[in-house]
Amino acid sequence: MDKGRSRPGAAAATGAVTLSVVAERAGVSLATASRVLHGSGGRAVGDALRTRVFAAAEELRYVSNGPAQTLARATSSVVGLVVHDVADPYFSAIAAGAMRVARAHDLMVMVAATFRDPKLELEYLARLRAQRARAVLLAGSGFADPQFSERLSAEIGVFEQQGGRVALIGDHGVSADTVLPDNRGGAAEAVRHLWELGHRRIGVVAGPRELATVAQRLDGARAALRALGGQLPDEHVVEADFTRAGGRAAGIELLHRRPELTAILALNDMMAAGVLAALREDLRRPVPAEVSVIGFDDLPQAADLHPALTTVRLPLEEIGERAMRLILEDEERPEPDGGEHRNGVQLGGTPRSVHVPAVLVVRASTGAVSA
Amino acid sequence: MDKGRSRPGAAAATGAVTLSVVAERAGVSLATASRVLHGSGGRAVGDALRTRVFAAAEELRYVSNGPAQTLARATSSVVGLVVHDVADPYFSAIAAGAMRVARAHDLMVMVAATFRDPKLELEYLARLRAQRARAVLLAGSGFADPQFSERLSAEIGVFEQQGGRVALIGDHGVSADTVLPDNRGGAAEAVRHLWELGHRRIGVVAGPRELATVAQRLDGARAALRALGGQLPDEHVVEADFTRAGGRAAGIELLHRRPELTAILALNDMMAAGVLAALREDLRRPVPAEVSVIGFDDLPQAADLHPALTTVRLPLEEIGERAMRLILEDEERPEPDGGEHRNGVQLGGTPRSVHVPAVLVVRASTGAVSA
DNA sequence: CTGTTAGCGCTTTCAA
DNA sequence: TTGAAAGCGCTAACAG
Repeated sequence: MDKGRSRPGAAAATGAVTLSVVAERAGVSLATASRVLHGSGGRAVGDALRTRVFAAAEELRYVSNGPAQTLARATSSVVGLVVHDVADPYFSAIAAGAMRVARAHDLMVMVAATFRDPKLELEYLARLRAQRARAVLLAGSGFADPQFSERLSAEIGVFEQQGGRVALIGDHGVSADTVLPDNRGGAAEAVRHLWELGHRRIGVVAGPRELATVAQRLDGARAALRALGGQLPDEHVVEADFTRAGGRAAGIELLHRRPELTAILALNDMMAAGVLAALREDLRRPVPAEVSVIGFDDLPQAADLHPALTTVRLPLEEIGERAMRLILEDEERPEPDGGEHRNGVQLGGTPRSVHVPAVLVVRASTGAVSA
Repeated sequence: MDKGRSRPGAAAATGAVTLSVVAERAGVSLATASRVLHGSGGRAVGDALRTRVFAAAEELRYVSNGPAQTLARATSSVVGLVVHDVADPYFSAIAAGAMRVARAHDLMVMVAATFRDPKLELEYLARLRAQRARAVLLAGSGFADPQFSERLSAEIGVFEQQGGRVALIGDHGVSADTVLPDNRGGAAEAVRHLWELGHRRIGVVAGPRELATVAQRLDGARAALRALGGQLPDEHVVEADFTRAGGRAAGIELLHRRPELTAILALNDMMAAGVLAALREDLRRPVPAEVSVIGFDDLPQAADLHPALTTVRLPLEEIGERAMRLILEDEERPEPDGGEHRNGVQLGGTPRSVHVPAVLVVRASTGAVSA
């Protein structure tokens, strides 16, 4: 147990201030130091020693070695958050909500961006498992690919078996705790709004159909239109990147192909911004006088678009919060009495799902059909 | 060394797949398994064993225990990123750039949001140190508070002493590697642009002056105006939150107080969006016919504002990238021969700084003064 | 209430 | 090449 004779391992003797240095300085045992500094209960340890330990720790600017703690405790204080792209306002809003909750639980957050690459999603999940993240939140939209879903399922399975919790936002085609934004219902509402304004020839500017979010919104729009007695032929749908640029290109193409359309539903606000730009700068068609535009998400900037965007609001920050709470708190979990146990971890409890409604926000980009 | 008899510590016997399980399955020693799976050089270990180890690892879905690895190696594969607010596009753009670089280095990123609370900045820095982050990037603007700077300096000092690298974005009043956006020069350019358009009565909508970014931009504007023969009296400056709402309120107040102003410089695009909203919805003054508005940052949404915002562009993603490269790569470091060493860590090498120019982007929100 | 001690899972000498 | 074994810094029985 003598110091200064280290060989294997790494740093040491270098002056790293470890718990035992603190203990020594305070004249107490390692265990005592550990108890006062990280003692879970707060119980035990007399005042005299406690004070000395705190003092020593303070002087030495001691901070515990997180990895060592994680190793010893077999539980970490970090959670993972996997998104498609942090610079995308949709995800950064979700991230903000999720991080707020993590902060309330005193947890650090590891953020990973997949740039919509399913492979990376799997890879990051594994790395988060390697880091012993206590929980991970998959915020990206799922991919409509059964083979991928299966691998995701497997990866989630081993993560949970290892004691980690997983929550998803949106349908990923796997069974786990999920927060489900009402994509279908929201799109249906958007369509109904247009219909009531007299629009009958409606086009849709969509993102890649592999994204579950896109598929659901498209589905909701189509179903609603049909229920209303209208229809959404395939030529009325143009698919492009789920971005502003994609929206602009798709908007141009759509109106080029079907100039008679009187309204366009963009499947997210970024695309809607692109459609508005196309209408204004490329096509020179007044909105909403000649064509109405409606978006989805209600990003903060939607109200600043010109004209102010009518859209379907999703409470993004709240969605992030709910999802994080799902894995960090157990309030919403049904009684776990029936669940099987294995390795001390409850498995197979019915996955919970939280439904989040979407609400229509009418602004200035939609109007009654004129011609 | 016999298994299945654990007592202290934690998980084990539970079926956790550890390196030694893999080794056993492959019929090799722990050391060998470690070498093939994480061997730095790639050297050593015969083909036969190597293959068996890989196979075993695959079957067992083994992933190494990151914390254990970090503990043993005394170096981690995570970097920290401290921002004010992930939902703020300014920071999410920086974060995107930084994360791209981290990804290229195969590092995970821990993101912390301080919500502009200096205390939290210090706290997170300590926690990142506790997590043994290999480097941390402080992306928040500095605070003009010498006492805080001193504490920050100290915290950064111990972090570096521990072997970590630190980089800052913007002036934090401490000596460390820094990426410096040209706030002063950018603001000066903005003012010159307005001046050339004939504006002489210019107002400024500012964020909190404690933020170094705000102070610098304000400074640059004032200096430029003076150099031009004009001036910026205190009553022409209104301070508010560095947000859209703050901009809206400040815009209203400013024009209420000085209706004769013909141009407003908002110290960031979010505030500019608020000013435009105020002008359009509250004050009903046409832009740029009656008053010109210019922003700062050139967020992606600036072009979609109405009218399209003239602003000063900062290459945010690039800034994030440069900063991360500063701490992850050593390309830009001057020859380190003169630096003092301590604990094997180079200390006191002249901090590097990277200057990033700001460029004026003229769009539709500024015009020649009319009256 | 406090100290001893056996690990947590992995890396890295040192010897073979 | 390969293996044995000594830690890395901390936690948590277990005894006192």
